[in-house]
Amino acid sequence: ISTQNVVEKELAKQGLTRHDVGREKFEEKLWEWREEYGGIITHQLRRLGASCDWTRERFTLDEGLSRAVREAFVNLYRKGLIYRGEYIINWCPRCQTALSDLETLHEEEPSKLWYVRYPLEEGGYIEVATTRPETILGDTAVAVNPYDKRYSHLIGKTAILPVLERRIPIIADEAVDPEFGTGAVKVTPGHDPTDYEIGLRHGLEIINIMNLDATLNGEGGPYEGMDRYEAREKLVGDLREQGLLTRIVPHQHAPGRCQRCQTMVEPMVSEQWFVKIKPLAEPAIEAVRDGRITIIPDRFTKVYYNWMENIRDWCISRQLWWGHRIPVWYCDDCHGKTVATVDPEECEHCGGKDIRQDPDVLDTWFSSGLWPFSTLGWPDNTEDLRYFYPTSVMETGYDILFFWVARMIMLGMEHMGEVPFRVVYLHGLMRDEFGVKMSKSKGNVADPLDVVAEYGADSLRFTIITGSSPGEDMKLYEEKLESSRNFANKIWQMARFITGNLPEDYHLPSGEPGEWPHLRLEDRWILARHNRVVSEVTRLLDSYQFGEAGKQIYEFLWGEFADWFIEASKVRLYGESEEAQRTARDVLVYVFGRALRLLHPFMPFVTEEIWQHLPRECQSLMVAPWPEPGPVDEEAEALQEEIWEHIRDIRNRRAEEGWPVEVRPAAYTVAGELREALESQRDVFAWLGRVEPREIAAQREQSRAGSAVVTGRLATTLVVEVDVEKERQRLEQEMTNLEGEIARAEQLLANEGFVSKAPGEVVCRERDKLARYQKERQKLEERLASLAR
RNA sequence: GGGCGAGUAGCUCAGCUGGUCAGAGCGCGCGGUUCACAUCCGCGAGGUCGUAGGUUCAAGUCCUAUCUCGCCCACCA
Repeated sequence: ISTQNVVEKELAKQGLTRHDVGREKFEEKLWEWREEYGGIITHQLRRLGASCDWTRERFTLDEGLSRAVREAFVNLYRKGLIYRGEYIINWCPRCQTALSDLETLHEEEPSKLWYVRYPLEEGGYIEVATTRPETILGDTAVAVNPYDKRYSHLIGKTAILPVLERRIPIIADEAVDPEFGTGAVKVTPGHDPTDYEIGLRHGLEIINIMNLDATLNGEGGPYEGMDRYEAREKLVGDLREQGLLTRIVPHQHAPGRCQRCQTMVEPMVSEQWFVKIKPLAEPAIEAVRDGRITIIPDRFTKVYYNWMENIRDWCISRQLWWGHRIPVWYCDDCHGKTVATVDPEECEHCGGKDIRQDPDVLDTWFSSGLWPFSTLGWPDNTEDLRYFYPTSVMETGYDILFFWVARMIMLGMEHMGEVPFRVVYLHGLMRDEFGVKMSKSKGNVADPLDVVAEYGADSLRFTIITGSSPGEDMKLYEEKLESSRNFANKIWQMARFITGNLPEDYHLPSGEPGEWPHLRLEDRWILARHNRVVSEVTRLLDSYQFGEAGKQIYEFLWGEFADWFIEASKVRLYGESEEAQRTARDVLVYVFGRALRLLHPFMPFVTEEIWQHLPRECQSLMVAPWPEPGPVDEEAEALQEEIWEHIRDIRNRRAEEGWPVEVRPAAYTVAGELREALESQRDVFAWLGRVEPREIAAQREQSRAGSAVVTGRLATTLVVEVDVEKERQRLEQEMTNLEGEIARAEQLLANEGFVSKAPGEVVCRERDKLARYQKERQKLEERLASLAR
C-alpha cells in the first residue's frame, strides 16, 4: 500500500490518478520506482556491515516467490481454508481498498455523542445515542439488552426511522450494554462490526449507504451524493429541526484509521477473500507452548498467545494494483471460479473461454508469511529447502510480531509441517531524541547512511546494541554515538601502540599462554581477566543479552586492558631486558587479538582492519575461531587488584594534598604475599602511581624535580624530595612559553580577517584558548609564589 | 475493558533466573604539554533504586496495593 501511495502521489503532481493512466501503465511505474529505490535498503545493510549471503537476495515479487504464493493460495483454497465471502471489513475511502484489522489503528480522540429520538409506531419514542449520526440512514433495527427492564415492554414493537421513515423492529440482544448511552442502540449492520453481528443473529437487512469514496449512495435519500461528514452535518440539522435531537455530549472515541494514510476507515460490507485462521492458529500456538519455538524476550510469548487465541479470519484481498494478483478466474458463462497455479485458458467447470482474473491483489503479508520457505525454492523440494528449513533465529521488531512472525509460523507449519524457526528474537524500536517512533510519514527518520558518514558504522552498531536491553525501545542520541566513536578510536590507538612495539619478524609463541615462561603478576592478571571476559561474553551472547556482552568487552578493553595493562607494560617495553620485553609483547598481542574476536560482531570494520596489521593465524578476523575461555588464575587476579587499589590510593593522595606531596609511610605498611607482590612490581607501582624509585629516576633524563621519589623500601617508606631551584627554572620557562601563546592568541583575535573558513569558528576557539591560557598563567604565578616561600 | 513495559546519580539508560554492585556513558568539579590516544589520562561530587506494605537470615532484583508515563489488544454504539 505504501509503495502504491508513493507512486500515486507522484502522479497526483501531474493531476493524474492511477485510473487515468490505467492498470498496465501504472504497474510499469511501480516497477520503475522499485528499480530505483529497491536497492537502497540493501545498500544501507551493506554499509552497516550486515554479513549476509547476498547471492540469496530475494524480492517478494520475484518469479520463484510468486510461484510459491500461488501454490500456497491454491493449497489453502482446496483445503477450504481460503474462502470468498461477504463480510464487514475496514474500508479506506482514500486508498480505496479493504484493510485487515491489523492495518487499522485505533486512537482515542475527542468526539461527540448524539442523542436521537426514534418515534414509536404506537406513539412515544425510544432514544438512542450514536457517534456517527449519518449511519442512521442504514439502520434496520433498534436493540436493547434483554434484561433491561426499562425497555422490556418495547421488545418486538416497531420504531419509525427518522427522515427516511423506515419501519424498523426493536429487538433484544446481549451485545447491548445497558450502561452506555440510553441503553438502546441503533443497529446499522452495513456499517458497524458489532451491528453486523447483531444483524446476523436477528436476520436483519443489511443496507449499504455509501459509495466506495464514502459519499452517500441512493440509500442516503435526500443526502445522496454528499460526503459522509457533510451528510452528517446536514442530517443533524434536520433532526434538530424536527425536534428529534435531544442533546449532544462530548465523548472520547477511538475510530479506526488507515495505517498508511490516517483516513478514517469506514466499516462496510463487501465481498472479499479470507483465510480461515483458527485451524492454522492452533498448531502455531502449540508450537510455542511446547517449546519448539522460543520467543525472546519472554514476555512477548503471552502477547502472542493472547492474539492467536482471539484471532479472527484474515481478510487477504486488497483493491490495489501493486502486489500478487489473486489466482482466481471467473467465468462469464457459468459464473464458476477457476483457482489455479498457472494462468488457465478456460473455465474448469464449463470450458468457457470468457474468463477474467480477479482484479484484486493479496495482502503483502500473505506472501511475506511464506518467506522462510518460498525463498528456498518451495514448492520444489530443493536442497536449500532441506538444508535450511527450519532456520535457527528470526530477528525482527516487536511491532510486526502479528503481521509477520505469527503468519510465518502459521503458514510455515501448514505448508512445511514444521516450525519455520526455533527462536524469535524481538528487538525494540528506534525513536528520535524526543522518544517518538521513527517513521517516514513523520519525517523524523535518521538515515543510517548519514549516521555512518558522520560516526562510522561501528559506532552506530555499537550504540544500537549496547544502548538498551532486549525488546526495549531506544532513543538515538548524538552523545551516545560520540562515545561509541571514541571507543572505536581507543581500540585503534591500542592497536597502534601494540604494533608500534613489535619487531619486523614477530611471531606469537605457541602453547598455552598460561604456560609461557617469565610471566609476571600483571600478565597472569590480564590473562585471568581476559579468560573471564571470554566466557562471560560467550554466555551473554548465547542467551541473547547482546547489549550486556558489548558492555563487558568495552569495560575490559578500555578499563582494564588499556588503562592498566598497557600502561604497566611500558615499564618493560621501554627499558628492560629483551626477555622481559618479549613477554610483555606476547601477552599484549595474545590478549588483544582474542579481545578483537569478541568485539568483531559489534565493530566489524575497525577490528578487521586492525587484524590485518597484527600477526594473525588466519586471513580474516571474520572467520577466526571464537575464543575458548582458558583457566582463571584467581590468585593473581585478587593480588593484582589489590595493588591497583594501592596505586589509586597514591593518586588520591596526590590529588587531595597537591603536588609535590609527602606520602606517609604508615599507609603502605603491608606484609606477606602482598608485600612480596609489591616488591616484585616496584617498577609498575612507581610508573602507574607516578612515584618513581630513585634508581629509575636517575636513569631518566627528563625526570622532573616535581616528581616524588621513593626512597628506601618501597612498601614502607615513600618520601618526596623536591629540588626547589630546578622547579623554579622549569616554572619560569613555562611562564615564558605561555606569554608567547597569549600574545599570539590576542593577535589572532584582533584580526578577524585572518580567519577564512567557517566565519567565527576559529575566532571562538582562539577566545576559548585565551581564557584557558590566562587561567593557567594565574596558577603558575601561585605556584611560583609558594615555591619562593 | 484486558494485558504489557517503564519509573535507578543533573541527563540517557545497564543491572540475566533474589545475598561484591548501587553501576556506565554524557554532563559537572579539580588536576594533567610524560614518545598509543586531548576522539586522551588521573581524581572527585551526585541516588533511602516511584510510593506504601509484605515474604526472607538477605530485595532495584519476589508478592500485594497504589501513583505517573508509554505501548499493545478489544465489536462499547
